[in-house]
Amino acid sequence: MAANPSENNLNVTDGLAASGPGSSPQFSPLYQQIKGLIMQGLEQGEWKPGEMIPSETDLATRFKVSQGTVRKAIDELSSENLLVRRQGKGTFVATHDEARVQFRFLRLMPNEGAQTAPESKIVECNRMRAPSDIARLLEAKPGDTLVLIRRVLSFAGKPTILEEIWLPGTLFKGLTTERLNEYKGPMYGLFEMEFGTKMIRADEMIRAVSAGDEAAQYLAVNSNEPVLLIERVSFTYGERPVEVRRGRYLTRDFYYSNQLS
Amino acid sequence: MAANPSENNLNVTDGLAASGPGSSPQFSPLYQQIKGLIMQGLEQGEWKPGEMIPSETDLATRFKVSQGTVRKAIDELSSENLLVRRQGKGTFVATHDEARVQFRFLRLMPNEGAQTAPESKIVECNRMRAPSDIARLLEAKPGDTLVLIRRVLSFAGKPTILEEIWLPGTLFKGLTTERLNEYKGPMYGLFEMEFGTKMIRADEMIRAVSAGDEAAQYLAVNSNEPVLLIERVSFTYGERPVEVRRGRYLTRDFYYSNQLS
DNA sequence: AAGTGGTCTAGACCACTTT
DNA sequence: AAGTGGTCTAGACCACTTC
Repeated sequence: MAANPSENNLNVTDGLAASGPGSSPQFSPLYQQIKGLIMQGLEQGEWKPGEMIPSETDLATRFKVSQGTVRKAIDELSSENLLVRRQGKGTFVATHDEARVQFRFLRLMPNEGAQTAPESKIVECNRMRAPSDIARLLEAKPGDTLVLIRRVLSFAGKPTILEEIWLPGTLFKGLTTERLNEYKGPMYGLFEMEFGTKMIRADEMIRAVSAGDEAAQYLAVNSNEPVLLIERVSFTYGERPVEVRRGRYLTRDFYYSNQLS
Repeated sequence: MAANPSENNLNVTDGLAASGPGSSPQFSPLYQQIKGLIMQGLEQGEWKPGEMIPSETDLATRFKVSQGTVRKAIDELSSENLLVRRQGKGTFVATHDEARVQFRFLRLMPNEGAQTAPESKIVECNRMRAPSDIARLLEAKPGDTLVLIRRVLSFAGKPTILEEIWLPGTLFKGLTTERLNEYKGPMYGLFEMEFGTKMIRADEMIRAVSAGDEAAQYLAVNSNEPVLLIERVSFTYGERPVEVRRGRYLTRDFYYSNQLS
């Protein structure tokens, strides 16, 4: 009844709570606002990757809306892969340390058989000034400090991908070759565990090009071998870009798998 | 009250209607069954692409469930792009003759500027016996009759894609070069309008290869030019494959765009 | 037994479109 | 004004997990 008990940092404003369904033109639907508040909690680290968020009924009383409204908010976040529901257990913050997720962000499949986890060999990990093209993609200033990682991914011992990864230097202080080599599992898992940066979406531009001299060396092919050139920009909450990747993929024994629907 | 008035062909069975929520272990949730019944109506052509399906309240009374249950069924079909909701108007069967849809199935973007509609030039349209690899993908017998279409797609006058398309001969009787040339818009629009075959999903395998002599000629490049090789299998209702496409894409001025989430 | 998400209902009201 | 989908509520019961 009283305004804003403020026993938590996710209180609904009076204007929001008091407004009935669709009362004022400038207000979005209640469940969208609830969704925004939950997303804010995720972004601010109130609930960390892998942790359980409060139950639907808890959130409903906290936000002073019905359980059905919270449910619809969680439904959308869940369909956007930010949350994962588990019947009987609770709702959890999505994490990159699950086989299901890795499959979504590494879509190279062998011509025959099932996908296996690649080995990653770090070739380089250095700090440098941002080249202007990368800076633009990361919405950074040219000259800002970036981390540049270069690595080779091998499947069953066969080097298949050479990729360069640029990260904002401010977010990834203390990232070294050793840290990268110690961590087993996908790099995005390391990013969210150790650096609190959660990748939630990415755009890719895919082209066919010749390998070129350098990739040819690392991948042990001729420099005119056709390879997939995949440029990826990854985003965290709020559509903020946090990573640029440029990879060259051999596709004699593998293919990039995509589903259209 | 009485059983099965059968004034329509989408009646709920007694077993289904009589069973309360989650009554029997072998029964799936009510809304899933409703979804199945609606899908059946779509598949059997009760409502054709572009047409409006009955309102939620109509369907609710027809199936003897609450409006909310119908709503949840339609929600899922809508998120699978089989139906399109339009507030105030109704719910419509999705069609391939919409810009939004075409974008989903032709993901080539220019390096600069916005996507434009390509011109399609049919190079060949013939009936032939199914090669064994294509037959396998189409779940047909090797030796069955297929339609083979070969065409070049050009953007702003520049030939960019050479593709081969195989279709089951039985479904596409009377498909000729003239018909293909007459029809403006995406080929999938023609398929659903004239041949009653609605494509709803596709799997793609993407590789980088050399153009080869033939593609080099049609696309006016050297035969060792790297191109994207995109092999696509398209499916209609019930996961039945209805098309195999194999395209070679030039990617000097374009890229294949993909979103990971 | 208690707590969680999952399903289903019935009714109210809103926003948009067409008549 | 009438019809459509969109939102919100309150309550019931089910299925799954844990204690």
